[in-house]
Amino acid sequence: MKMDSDKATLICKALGDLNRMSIVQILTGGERCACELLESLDITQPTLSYHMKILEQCQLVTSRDDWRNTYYSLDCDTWKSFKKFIENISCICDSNENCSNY
Amino acid sequence: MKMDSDKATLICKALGDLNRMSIVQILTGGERCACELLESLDITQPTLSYHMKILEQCQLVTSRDDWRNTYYSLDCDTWKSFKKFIENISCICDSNENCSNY
DNA sequence: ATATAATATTTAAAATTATCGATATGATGT
DNA sequence: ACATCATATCGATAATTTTAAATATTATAT
Repeated sequence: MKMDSDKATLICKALGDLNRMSIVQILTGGERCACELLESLDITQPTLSYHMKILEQCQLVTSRDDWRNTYYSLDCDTWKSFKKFIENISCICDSNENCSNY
Repeated sequence: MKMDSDKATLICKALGDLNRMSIVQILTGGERCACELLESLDITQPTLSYHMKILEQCQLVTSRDDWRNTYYSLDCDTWKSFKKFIENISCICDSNENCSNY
């Protein structure tokens, strides 16, 4: 999984919405079906579907159809790469203990 | 510096634009004046000013007026908190070595 | 005081995004 | 085959975001 700046920007954009940020945080606890997410979120079913599509398109989330429901979960590989990308953006202070901007 | 979900979402939104992501990456190398950023970015001066305002509003960036120029730099405190926020969102696989989603 | 240089603000337009009602799709159960 | 349930797509609208030209502001130099 290569995480270039374009991809990281897309992921940030996906996370830059309160509903989608909430979804990601819920999925931290493991996979959830659309119906469960819907109950947590005060949005309609088409809106949830729209947000899930955005999360899937940037590969933050994967889905799995099981019996009656669609289950979503965080894509750990993408998430790990994204974390690393963010981790690698370092403020100048990180390597300067006398930095005033801290 | 408290980094709640709302604030982190704002920062993600700020980073969810290629121009602003580029600006943040440039500032990784230390402070830059608007004029320098402008040269790197293929946007007009008002557009740069607009983006800088967004970056300042979420406190990702601070500014300092020096002689003729305005110098921008990453706000290390905010950046550190944001990194920690992202770091703390963990995929289920992080604690499960047999996780299929990896 | 006036001119210049750097950055910010205003305004308006274009583009994109978020939302929801209605409808479609696809799977399951009868 | 038909009804039902869960999710996706369509179509329309409202809201937000991005952009740049024009103008304003603020500091410095003459």
